[in-house]
Amino acid sequence: MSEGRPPVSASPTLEDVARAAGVSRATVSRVINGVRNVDPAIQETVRRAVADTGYVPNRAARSLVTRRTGAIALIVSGAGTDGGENPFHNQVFADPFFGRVAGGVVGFLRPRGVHPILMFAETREARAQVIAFLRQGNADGAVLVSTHSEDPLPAMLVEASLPAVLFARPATPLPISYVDVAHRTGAKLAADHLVARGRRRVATIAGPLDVPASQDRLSGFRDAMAAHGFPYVPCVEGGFTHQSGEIAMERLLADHPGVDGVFVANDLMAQGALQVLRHHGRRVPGDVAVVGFDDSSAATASRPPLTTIRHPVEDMAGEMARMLMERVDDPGRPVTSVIFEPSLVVRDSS
Amino acid sequence: MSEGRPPVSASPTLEDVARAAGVSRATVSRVINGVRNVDPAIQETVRRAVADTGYVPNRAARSLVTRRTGAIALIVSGAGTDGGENPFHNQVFADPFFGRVAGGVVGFLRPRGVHPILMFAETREARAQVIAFLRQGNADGAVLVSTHSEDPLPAMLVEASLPAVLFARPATPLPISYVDVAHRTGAKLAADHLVARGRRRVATIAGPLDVPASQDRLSGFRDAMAAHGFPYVPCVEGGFTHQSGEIAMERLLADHPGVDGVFVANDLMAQGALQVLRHHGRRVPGDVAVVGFDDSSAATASRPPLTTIRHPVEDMAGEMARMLMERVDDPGRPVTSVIFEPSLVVRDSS
DNA sequence: ATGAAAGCGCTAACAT
DNA sequence: ATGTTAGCGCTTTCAT
Repeated sequence: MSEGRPPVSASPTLEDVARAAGVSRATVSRVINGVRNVDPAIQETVRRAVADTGYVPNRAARSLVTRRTGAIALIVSGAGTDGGENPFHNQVFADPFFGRVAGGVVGFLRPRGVHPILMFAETREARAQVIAFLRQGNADGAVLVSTHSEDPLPAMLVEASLPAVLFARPATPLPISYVDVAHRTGAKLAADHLVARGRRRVATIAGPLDVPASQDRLSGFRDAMAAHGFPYVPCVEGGFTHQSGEIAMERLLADHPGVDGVFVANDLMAQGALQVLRHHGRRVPGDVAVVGFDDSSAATASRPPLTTIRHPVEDMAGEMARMLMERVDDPGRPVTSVIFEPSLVVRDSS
Repeated sequence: MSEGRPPVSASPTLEDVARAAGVSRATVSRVINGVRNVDPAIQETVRRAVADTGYVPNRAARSLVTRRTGAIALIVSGAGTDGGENPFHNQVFADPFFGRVAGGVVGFLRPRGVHPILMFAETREARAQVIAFLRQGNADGAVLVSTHSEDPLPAMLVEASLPAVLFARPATPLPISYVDVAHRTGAKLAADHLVARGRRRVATIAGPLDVPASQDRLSGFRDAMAAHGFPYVPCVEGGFTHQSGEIAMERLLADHPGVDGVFVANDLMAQGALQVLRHHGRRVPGDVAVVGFDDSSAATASRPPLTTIRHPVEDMAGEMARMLMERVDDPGRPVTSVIFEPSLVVRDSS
């Protein structure tokens, strides 16, 4: 029995691998980091030693010298309910949408060994913490998805010149990168579809008009309808919630009883609209055709299942992560935005 | 202009603070870490120096010596769709439930300066990565929420003796801590409520019977009904999805047309059941009373809004985080579990 | 192409 | 009660 053997539990260090391979720490470091100028034979030896010892780099040590953490912040910047012991008891993060974004982000990052740190920025204090966290270099950058339009965090990120990418164009123009979907194109798909289905008295339920996405969906829809010869499209503003969809549909029905087609700015509101229509004895799609937006889980849960405009959320989130890493690697890069094309998913509601 | 001034951008180190306060690094470290044996006057001086310099500890450096990271893994161990470039395009994380768990976890951790790293463990490879990540000490422990009953990750965590706490009791007994809700009590609340509402032909739609939660809800419901003098309760097994709820309700209606009350093991299925009932012309709650479970967003989105059993998900998640940190601080602690009491939320479906 | 050695910022003996 | 010092594991000049 050799007695010098270190305990198995302690994970091996570079030093251990170097000894096993009969080379120096520096050489091992080079092959691990893929730096050229290493003899292929030695590379092979080192690789075997790494495998034998089960070596894995210590992130803290590496981070200390490289000033890179291999982590990014995944920030959900929600509408804030200040105060209270536990500020998360609101449903801020209870939207399935965030899960899809998270999935897309992880899908890109994980193969690259980068990990997302989940953060919520719903209060002034929380935002300050997030900024401090990033400034300290505890994460290399941030991807951000906001739930409301007056979110001050994007501006704070720019101000602190921290690498960041947004999901969706900010309400106020800002020198910051983002991914988004072509809302106007999506709205046009809905308009074309409704017209193709023979609808002539078409209305729309818009999202909150202070958010750019809602504005674009509305104006895109109106423009497309106008191009089809319907210059006037009645509109009721909703709040993206199920209930606001119900209320809006009631209003629409009261003001325009003859309506035979509705474009609703998101699926949740469309689901509400569907219920109101049924309640009023209107058959869908027989009497009224309905088209939603997002292709969320609400679209398939609705009765009838909802024809809707599909957001490639996961792809967009993956691209957002890619753009961030690009920026982290080269902070000098110009700000860019990538716009994704939506598609029409036809189900039974139209 | 003094020329020796360091660039403002470089964040100050312990050394800088020590110099500013006229003490040694060690002393500064002591006051920052709240170690006693420091003269109050000096403490004050140091604190001021910290404030003046804007010092914040470097996590990597600290982590390197303490072997603690100040981060934990928040693992979603989902049903796996192996293969494919992007394994997250399934709806694994698109359940609002996970958002609530995340909120509860962050609510506890954030005030303590601990950050959750979001990880998915949906494939064999991903699970191996998660284990490796933890073994390397890149996180101090893990909280885990599984989406299916045969998840091998809990056993792997135990095997590697990594600090971990589960959300929900594992299907196979395992020496691991967890939080859970008293499913049987919740089911009893539903039974008592239905009986109090005068229902005499009560049935139930269960969840998948290989998961402990479903079993407990079913047996708890049956026992409670038996105590009320209803020894036989028809049951159809569902899969916790909206659609499986529809199918189950169809079956129930076909086999037991006289049913006047249904306890459904989760809200999503209950929502589906509601639609089927309406489709068959049964009034809810007039003809059939329905009680769900979870108090998820589906409960309020349903028409009529669902009477349901409320899970204190955020509190449970917070407790899960607390238990983990306790274990991280003292790995010797015995395994424990904490069971939360559910409550009945009466809405319009019963 | 490889090795020696310095040092990233911090904590924790150990010494005083 | 405070200071001195030795690393934690890694990358990266700088020699060779």
